[in-house]
Amino acid sequence: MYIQLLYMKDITEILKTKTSLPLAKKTVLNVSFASNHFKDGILSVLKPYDISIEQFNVLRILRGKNGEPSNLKDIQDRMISKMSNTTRLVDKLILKNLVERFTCEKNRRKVDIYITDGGLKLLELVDPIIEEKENELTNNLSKEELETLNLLLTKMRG
Amino acid sequence: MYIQLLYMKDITEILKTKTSLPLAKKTVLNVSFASNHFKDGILSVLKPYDISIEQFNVLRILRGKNGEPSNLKDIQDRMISKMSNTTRLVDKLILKNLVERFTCEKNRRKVDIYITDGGLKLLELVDPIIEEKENELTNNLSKEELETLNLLLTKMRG
DNA sequence: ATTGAATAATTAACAAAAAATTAATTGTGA
DNA sequence: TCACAATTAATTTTTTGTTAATTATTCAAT
Repeated sequence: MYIQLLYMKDITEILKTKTSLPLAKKTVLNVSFASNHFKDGILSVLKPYDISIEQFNVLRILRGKNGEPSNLKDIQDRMISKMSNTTRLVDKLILKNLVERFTCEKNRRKVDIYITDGGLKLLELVDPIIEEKENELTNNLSKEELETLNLLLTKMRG
Repeated sequence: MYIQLLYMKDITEILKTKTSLPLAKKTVLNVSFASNHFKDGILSVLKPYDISIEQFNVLRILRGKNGEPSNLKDIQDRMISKMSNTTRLVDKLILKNLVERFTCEKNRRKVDIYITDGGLKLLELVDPIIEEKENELTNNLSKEELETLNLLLTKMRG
């Protein structure tokens, strides 16, 4: 594959390092840099709606259940964040009336968490704007290049 | 380029999503995932030395000045993190006697920050172990694949 | 039934990141 | 040159994230 780089800053220019970096180190830096860039972009979209990335993720997980309740363990399993934090995240979402929480009757250790109509409405509003931003953030690469990038990242984690 | 994927989990498997994701969204997720993975790895190396990734970065930037002082703006410019945080990072490093801080006489809004001998020694100790970990984290890809990955990430940020 | 282990969630204490504020300096026009 | 707005630098405050310890419930074995 041939990748045309017209005039793009190498990571070493951004970091203002004199010497060239080992390939592994360079990769770690480039990946972190890209990840931060993405995060900033997504955050800028969510900001006007007063919702954090993690809160947004919880809402999407709950919507995915189509009316079925979710418990904290469920939510936590498909997030990077920690259990304790998920409790607080849900607390915040309850304050905003985006979700509701009840103790589960079948197993009283658990809690049932539902997304409210307000939560669903917010998602409908934000989803397309997020998608637009994601496209914007990746639009310097062609479809083929993006596919290669995804393959490489997948292979890298082994 | 042909990339051989034997039995690797796609990001959709990890996230347990039923539907396949748009390419842009998938890319954002894969990059974030890789970045977190790297971060965890590096952190595990630094942990025994009671130093955070950001603190480690500040020390390396200061070493790069070869005895010249740095001010917070300098440091912040080549870090991903925010200014406010850099103040506190330096506070922590001062407590550990790894750096020193004085107000700059030329421009009294600024501060001069120096790395101490203790700071330099710590870096010498940790550097090779970090490099080893970086190699380990990327060793599922060949040299050519890593080069392609870096090119794609560079091109992506435009 | 009673105890011990396992599970689910919460709370509290500590660390990091983001936002807002304060303080110092510089540049500009009367 | 003096007043003052704009800019820059740094710090403080607020919010969010992490880790560890705690509470409550269930399950399983004796």
